[in-house]
Amino acid sequence: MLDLKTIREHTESVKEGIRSKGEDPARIDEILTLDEKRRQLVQHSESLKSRKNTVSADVAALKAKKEDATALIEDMRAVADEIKTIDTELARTEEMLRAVLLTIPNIPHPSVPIGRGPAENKVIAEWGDDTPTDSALRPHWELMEKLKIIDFARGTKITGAGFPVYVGKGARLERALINFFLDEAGRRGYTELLPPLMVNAASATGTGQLPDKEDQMYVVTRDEFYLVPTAEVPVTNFLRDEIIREKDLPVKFCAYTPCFRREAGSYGKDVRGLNRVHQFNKVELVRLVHPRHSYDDLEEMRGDAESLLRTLGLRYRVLLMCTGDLGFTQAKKYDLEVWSPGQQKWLEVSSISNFESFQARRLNIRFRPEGGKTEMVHTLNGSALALPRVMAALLERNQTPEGKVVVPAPLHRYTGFEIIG
RNA sequence: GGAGGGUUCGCCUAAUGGUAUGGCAGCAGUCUUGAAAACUGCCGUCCCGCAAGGGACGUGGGGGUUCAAGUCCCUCACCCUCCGCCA
Repeated sequence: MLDLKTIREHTESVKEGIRSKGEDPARIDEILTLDEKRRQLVQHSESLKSRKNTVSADVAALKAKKEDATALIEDMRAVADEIKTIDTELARTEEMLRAVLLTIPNIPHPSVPIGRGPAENKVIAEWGDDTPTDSALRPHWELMEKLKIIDFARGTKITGAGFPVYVGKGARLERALINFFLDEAGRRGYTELLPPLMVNAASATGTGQLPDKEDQMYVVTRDEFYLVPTAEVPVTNFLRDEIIREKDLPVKFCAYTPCFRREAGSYGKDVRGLNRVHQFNKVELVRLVHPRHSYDDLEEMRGDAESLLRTLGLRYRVLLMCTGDLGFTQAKKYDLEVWSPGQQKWLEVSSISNFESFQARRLNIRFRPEGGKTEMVHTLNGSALALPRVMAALLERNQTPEGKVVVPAPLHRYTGFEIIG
């Protein structure tokens, strides 16, 4: 949610930002009209209330002296009615205003390249090298089937397509990666949370999944809960409606959760093996920071995620996403893509974003500067990392000609074995 | 799922339907070589304003009765106790 004051005072640049995301800025005018109306109603209502409060105090004083107050009370009856009418109109106006505001996307940071889609994202860094081309290089789905470490067929039987079962050393390797990622985040100062896997509507609205991304989440209708599509939702909501002391900033959280995604509308595209599944594991980083240096934090978080890929020895590249490829809530975003040698293509394993105050305003998370007025924090998050595609790349890159898989050395203490097969 | 009790500032606590009290903690200051103590001020949120200041809201959420609601009524959420069920 954007700041009304900003919309009011910098209307043109806000519109420009929305246009650069490929959306229609017309609703901004609608907001300005509603806001104007709202402010008039507030002013009118508050002045009547002020009068009412004064007179009510007079009534109390008269009654205390056992004197007659019926004339005042008669007057106030009409005023009370008028206030009720205005407040009803005000509530309606504010509701409409909020409804429109919730559909306005965040505006991009000036450093974000203008563009319409994936083709205009910029590759800004690459690390590692390709494995030697080998005609026998198998994609991960062949390896996992041969080694019996990930079972899609039985997952489909138990639940449905896209719900893999990790088996034996596969399960152990998955758990090793989770623990490795969490330990690294802990070393870098992130406090670990193990949050609920279902959230209520208020939480999903706070981080921007509702109202318009509802069809991407699994819904428990009976209790009105949503299965988390990412740990970002419960973790960022941890401090919802709270005011943080400035000296407690920055707040840094990491969390492992399974993530549940319906992936509606993506059937048939890149869904082979672990490329796209409905339930997967992920370790997420979240920061709540002082607005002054949130872009430094963004770079730091990118470093946090990159170091994991380096330690695992996986080839990857960093993309700076263009305006058209930014999500609804994001002001600036990097994607990390790992190289899949068995498929000969790049796979997204991390997305690191700065939301500035956009989420904080929805979530009402503020801090109090030394001796000043409360201010919205900036929120950031980043995957470090999403596991399935890391698993895919890791299996493919470390396979032997016989179809075994060598476990990277940094994981040995977590797996307890060095080779699969 | 059933019955009962509860929710007031970060914590504790007061308020015959008459406009939210006091303490602790915290922050700033006075005093002090320093600290403690003592004392003074600040100490829920928001809006308008450069400021001085002014105003509104605020007793778990929402609604109602009333000139006026922490207080009365309805409703929802959460917490506690007991019963039932249960890993």
